[in-house]
Amino acid sequence: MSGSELSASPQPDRHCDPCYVEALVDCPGSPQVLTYRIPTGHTIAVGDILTVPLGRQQVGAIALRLTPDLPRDLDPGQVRAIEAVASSSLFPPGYWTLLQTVADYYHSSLMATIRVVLPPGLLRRSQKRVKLLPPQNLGPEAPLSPLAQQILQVLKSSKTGDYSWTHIQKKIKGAAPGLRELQRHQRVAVYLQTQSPTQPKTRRVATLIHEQPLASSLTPRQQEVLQFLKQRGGELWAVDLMGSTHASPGLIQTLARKGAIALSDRETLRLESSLMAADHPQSLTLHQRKALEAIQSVQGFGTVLLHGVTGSGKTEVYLQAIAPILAAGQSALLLVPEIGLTPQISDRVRARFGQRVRVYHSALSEGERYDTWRVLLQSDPQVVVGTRSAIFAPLGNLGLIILDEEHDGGYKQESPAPCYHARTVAHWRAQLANCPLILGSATPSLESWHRVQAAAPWPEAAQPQPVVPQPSPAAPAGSALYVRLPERVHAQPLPPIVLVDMRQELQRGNRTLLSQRIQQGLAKLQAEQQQGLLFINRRGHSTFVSCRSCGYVVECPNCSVSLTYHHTHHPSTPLLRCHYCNHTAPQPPKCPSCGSPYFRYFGSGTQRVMEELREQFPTLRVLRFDSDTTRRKGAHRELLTRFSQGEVDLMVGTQMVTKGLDIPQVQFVGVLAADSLLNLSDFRASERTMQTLLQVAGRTGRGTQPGQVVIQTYNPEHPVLQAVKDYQFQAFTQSELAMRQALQYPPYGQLLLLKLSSPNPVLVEQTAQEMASLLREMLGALWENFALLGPAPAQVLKVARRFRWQILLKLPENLEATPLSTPLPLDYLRSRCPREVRLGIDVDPLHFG
DNA sequence: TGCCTCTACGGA
DNA sequence: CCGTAGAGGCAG
Repeated sequence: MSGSELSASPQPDRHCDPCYVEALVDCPGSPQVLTYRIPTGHTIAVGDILTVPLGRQQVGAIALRLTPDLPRDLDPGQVRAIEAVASSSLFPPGYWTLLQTVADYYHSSLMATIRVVLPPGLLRRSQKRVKLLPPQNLGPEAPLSPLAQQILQVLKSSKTGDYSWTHIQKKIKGAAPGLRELQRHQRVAVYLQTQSPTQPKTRRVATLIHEQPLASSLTPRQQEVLQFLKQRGGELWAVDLMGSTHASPGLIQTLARKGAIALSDRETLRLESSLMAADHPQSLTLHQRKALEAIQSVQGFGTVLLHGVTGSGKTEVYLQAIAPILAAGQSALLLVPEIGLTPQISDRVRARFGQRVRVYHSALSEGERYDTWRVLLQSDPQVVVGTRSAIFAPLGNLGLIILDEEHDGGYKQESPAPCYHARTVAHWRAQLANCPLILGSATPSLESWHRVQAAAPWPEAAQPQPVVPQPSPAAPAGSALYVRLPERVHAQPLPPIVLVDMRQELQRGNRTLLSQRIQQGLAKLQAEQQQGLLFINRRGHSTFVSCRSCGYVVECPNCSVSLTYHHTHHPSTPLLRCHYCNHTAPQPPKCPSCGSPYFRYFGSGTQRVMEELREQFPTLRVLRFDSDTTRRKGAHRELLTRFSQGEVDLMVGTQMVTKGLDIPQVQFVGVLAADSLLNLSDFRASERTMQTLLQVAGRTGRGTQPGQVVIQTYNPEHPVLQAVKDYQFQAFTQSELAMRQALQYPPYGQLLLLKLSSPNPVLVEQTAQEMASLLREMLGALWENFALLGPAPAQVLKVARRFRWQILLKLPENLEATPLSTPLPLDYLRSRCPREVRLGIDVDPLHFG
């Protein structure tokens, strides 16, 4: 299927209205496009979300093409009528081309792509449900089998006596005959429930019509309510009117009946919003001005890599780049890698652009996402701030795309398929919209670095020179520019970085988690009323718990990893938690293997650090900032506000604290274990360590004082740490690129990861071997020097009771973001895959676990 | 994916 | 003989 088949404009009418619709059906089975009859009187447009019958269920579908006649080979008797139109006109023109490109490149189906992109809850399928019937008094009740009684028990346990059939089947194995029996005895009813898709939300409005309706007189109380309505401008939400006047719903109804007011339903939008004090464009530094000029020199599609050190004022450049786009009647997209960063940035964008700013990310509720989606479809210029999924925001008139922190792994979707990278999609989207794409970062990814290097090569053997184009002439379409912001906004120096050798610390007899250097730093914080950050790469308390006498380690029953020790609200009941499947179990009081009550706690996480801090610095006000403490909706914002308002001295956190925090009072940053970043068996470990450490270092020294960074390590000689210490980003990048080139790793070659998983450990391995040999044969004919690595068990073999194997393909050319994707015989491979084995593919994978 | 049908097997 | 479990096929 090609993108052109999905043209968004309806087919030209012949003499009759189209009677049939070809619809993309939401079922993972094979024939995805099926033909349905349109009942007379219904109007359907291409792109509408439909509910259609499939087998004996109702499923979601999308109208692809309207046609007046059936294909020859289809018997009209076979064709069923669509059930309902769930939602219409949800896609801007030209959007399908983008979706098709994503589906093709990531070897995913169009339907899977739509499912990832669309606000959830629109493609509902029907559900088989079982409902308890009231007992009938027709003589003695027939005796029931134990199985049937078991089902009754389950049904009776719910207030409504109503459960989905899948739920019952999960609770009771082999429940089917029991259900049949209950149906025979008329004890239960089985029915199909079509869940209504997400709908616009409406509220009742009361509108004043006649103050003194002629036909009937009003009671004093009724007049009172009418007067209130009049004072408030003659129109109020019915709820508010009742609330303010203490009027009953009946009174309101009477007023409506007498013709004094009209009641109507009006749509309300569930949109996240906040009121911000307006701010104004700041004056730019020389470098910022040059960057802005470079961006504005791009005519049509072109990329700009904005390489600005932390605190160099990239955001201000973004905002000033967006302003003229809005003024020209176009919309802009501003992406950040993590949900935690959206409140900060959206506040700032709102302060500048007011109500034209929309927030879009997956943590919004279904209703909020649905409403935001529909607002974005309107053509007035808007700014969308969001995480990776916002790259699919249905803006019709896009004038600019910005990816902040473009190097960040948060832009890559890990599951479900398609495993897209928002940066890659952004390239296509900018091309289709013919607009500039800005990639901003203090530590650009090697991919983006390489791209601009290839486009504008540096003189050989020279340090890379910033390529700042003159404001005129305009940069040619499709160009890739590199712009640097080498200085912080007020020309503050970057904070000095100190490496602390933890081996020496041990020799000196310091066995705590905190080196002397960090302890001094914290003491100074307290003395001088400043703020600090501590970064540790792991949440929880300890990495694993081991028995002191026999060495037994508590492992997750579902995954092949040890459980992590967590404290709970009740100090007496600590928990063990699996960081892969979230399985939790209480910490056993005695070793399950030898009965010894003594355990040793290895490794350390945020909780453990908190504990040590409480012991060593009892008066220091500390806040934990990790995915455990920020799970609640709005918790991010709340914790950050507390920190920035100075209610807390020190924030202890995971990766989350490394990104985007812009708080001038932060004077101290400590990294507890740099080694946990370095020692990952992944060819990108060095790159990521560099990025993380420079990012976290950049959180300090943003005010008037330079700040201080202390990094603890057992390996201070490591070249990455040495490069970090001296801010040698470019030198590091050049040597890292050379290494990648030698090994044909990205950005020089392309990687594809085939992931197989199954509850059956033998079958996955077998299948993996089979796939590998098939692939060797088939790809050998296509490429001279492709490499097939594996099959190998995944780093963590078992996750959530599934055993995982993988095959890594290394292709010699780098085709990243090239819409012509790798010819992989994926359909064939899938057809050779047993049902029990799941086959997934990750194009341009970032993680290999 | 979910659901229905077919078939092979084991117990009464 | 029946009833059950497991595998395979199919949906307009």
